[in-house]
Amino acid sequence: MRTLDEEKRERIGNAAIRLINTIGFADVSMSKIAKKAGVATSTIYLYFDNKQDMLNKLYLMVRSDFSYALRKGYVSSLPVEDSMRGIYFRIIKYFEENPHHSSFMEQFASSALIHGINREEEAKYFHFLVQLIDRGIQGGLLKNTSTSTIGAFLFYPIVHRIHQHQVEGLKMSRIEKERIFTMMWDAIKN
Amino acid sequence: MRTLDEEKRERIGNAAIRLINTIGFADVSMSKIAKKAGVATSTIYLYFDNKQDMLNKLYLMVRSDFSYALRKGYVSSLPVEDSMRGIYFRIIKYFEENPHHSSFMEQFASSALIHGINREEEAKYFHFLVQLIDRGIQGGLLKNTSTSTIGAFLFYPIVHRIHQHQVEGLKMSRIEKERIFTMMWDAIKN
Amino acid sequence: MRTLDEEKRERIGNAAIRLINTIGFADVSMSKIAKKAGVATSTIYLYFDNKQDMLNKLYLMVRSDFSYALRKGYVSSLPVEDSMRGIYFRIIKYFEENPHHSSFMEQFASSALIHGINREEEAKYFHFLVQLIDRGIQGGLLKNTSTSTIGAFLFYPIVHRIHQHQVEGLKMSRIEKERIFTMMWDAIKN
Amino acid sequence: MRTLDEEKRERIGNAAIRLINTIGFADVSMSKIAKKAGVATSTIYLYFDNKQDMLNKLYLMVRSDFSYALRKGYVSSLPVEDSMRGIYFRIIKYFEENPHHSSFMEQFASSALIHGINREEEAKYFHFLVQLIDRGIQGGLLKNTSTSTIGAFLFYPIVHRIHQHQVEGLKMSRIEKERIFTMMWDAIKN
DNA sequence: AATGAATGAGGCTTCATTCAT
DNA sequence: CATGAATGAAGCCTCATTCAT
Repeated sequence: MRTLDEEKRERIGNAAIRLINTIGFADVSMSKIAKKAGVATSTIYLYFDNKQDMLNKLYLMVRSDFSYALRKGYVSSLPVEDSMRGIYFRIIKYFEENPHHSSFMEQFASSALIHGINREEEAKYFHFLVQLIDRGIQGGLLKNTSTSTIGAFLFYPIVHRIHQHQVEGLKMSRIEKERIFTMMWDAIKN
Repeated sequence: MRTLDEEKRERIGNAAIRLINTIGFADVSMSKIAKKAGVATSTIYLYFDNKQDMLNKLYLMVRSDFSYALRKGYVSSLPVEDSMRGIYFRIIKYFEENPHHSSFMEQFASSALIHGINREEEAKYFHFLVQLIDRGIQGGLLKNTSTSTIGAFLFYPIVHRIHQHQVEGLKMSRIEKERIFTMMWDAIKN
Repeated sequence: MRTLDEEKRERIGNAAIRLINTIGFADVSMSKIAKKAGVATSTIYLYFDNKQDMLNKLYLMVRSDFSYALRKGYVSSLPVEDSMRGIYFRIIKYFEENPHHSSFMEQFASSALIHGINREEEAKYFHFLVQLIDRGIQGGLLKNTSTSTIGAFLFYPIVHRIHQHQVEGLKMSRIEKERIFTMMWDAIKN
Repeated sequence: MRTLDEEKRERIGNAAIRLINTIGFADVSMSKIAKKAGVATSTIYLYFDNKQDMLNKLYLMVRSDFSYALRKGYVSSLPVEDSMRGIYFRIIKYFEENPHHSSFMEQFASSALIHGINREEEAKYFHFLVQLIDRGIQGGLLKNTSTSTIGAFLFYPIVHRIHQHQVEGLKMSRIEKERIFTMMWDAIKN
């Protein structure tokens, strides 16, 4: 019973995420999600309180999934640069392997829907990264600026470029990935 | 008869943009826009063909406005670094002065709505920037990578940080702006 | 001035009639009529009180036009059969020359719009025909039944067949016209 | 869950047909139909795809019902005249018992709405009649003309007269029915 | 006389959610 | 647990008509 439950919840969630990326937030309806998930519309309400609740939960699920993927293999004893490098390439890996999730995160984050999302719970997921960056700044390895700013350079340029490639149906070469890492590192290193 | 009123068209457009930023794309309706603009719903249809047409036109308007603001004062004879610096600070200025526009652009770009937007027309707006970056690469001043990648470092980190500040109701200090410029420059310079 | 007026009124009327036949009563709007007639929507209201008034007037206009065409050349001194024959072929001629009018009459008559039409005024148009039929009955030439019944045989079969031909884009042969006249005459003659 | 209710589908259909006869095609709206049927407007969409689909289905339903009523009791071994007589009186019976259906058929057929109706499927309903008429022509009993022409005399005069009576709130006498049958028969017989 | 902008009402349809099975 | 029928609210858009020029 338990298994069946969770499998169905996931099917609904995946249907929702895929639909949002395909036709956009504004055009996604509960009935379309239900049809794509192969369940009755009202069944969704057994797993989620309502539409807003569902979207919020999906977002947090994806965020958690994403942060888990970044943290995987992270060893706090490694040198900062090696750790940053690992995270950087895990970002790429995740976005390449989960294009739907990445696009969903982007749409959700930039939509006005994040209202009501528990931002503190969100922050928790990336706490390990905050600590790593702080260690780098404290050790004089990274420029002395806010964590957020370092994070902005770590994330946004590469994420944007991957997204561009995906939209155009291209794959990013290993060389370009390395080149962007170098640029990012030049930006944040002292 | 009365003549079609450009002031009214603008009022409708502004109402739409503000609403989108306030309540999000998905929840904006023509009637809400009309109410905020102080016109009848049907009046909107005298100025725009339909909702999609309206959003597209608004997006292109804002993009054009934005690119115009960036280009303003740009002199192609100046050294590349000075020009980049000028553009960088005009980005900040624009986003600080037009928070609604910036947020609208972001939401629109990341939503599934860009379908049907003439991407080539869009590219035209930023042609001067592409040329500037190419000049920098050709002259050996900038790293030898794609224009898009350079652009990604020029735009995204700072835009994201400004957005963060705006959401939190803070103003970014001159020092941080300079610091982020340095980081950006470290990233792209050879 | 007078001329210009009437010419425009007719342009509007023709546009309306054609549109109704093309897209049907339910989908005809004042603005579509105006566009087809090449005038402003509000201009229609200078010539007609409102939509209903316009349709009624058009109907009566067409009816009058039709009855005039049937009466044309009618000489009360001629034998009944010759007169009937003349009318029968003028019906055909009119419907062939004015397919839009015929279709409009049919749609209008069978729609619920005839409510409010002055049926007595309508009857007036066809008074000469009533008299002719009565004469035929009185003289023992025609079967002793109601005028309406005689009229029904005179009109409906041939009109329906012409309509069928028009829908299928065909022309009715002289032979078939004669054959149907014979059938009609067999039906009504004593 | 509750199962889709055929009784309700019929209630909606009847409400639509009655309304069309009362206020006309052009003025019938889904909300008026819903109100008359005692359901929510949106409920109609559980039973029909959209308005056009509904009207088409109603038309085909009525046509089928009508043709079934005419065919009922038809025995192909009977003499042609007897069969024609039977059909003629079943036409009258049907139109007297189902005044709404008859008026609906007429309005629908003459409106521009028949677009999209499968005319071949429609023809199928009346195939037995075509065969009967052909038999009469072949046997030399009926005049040698097209089936459509024979059909036009069989249907239109009597249908029109019944309609006239209904509009005026009168009943047609047995004598007049017989008289019109005689006229019809005189028209088509050899 | 003629125009086209403006509008409130209403059109068709879909939505999120609840109900009854 | 799961379903799909049912609904009132709301969506986008068009309409007939009037207003201001």
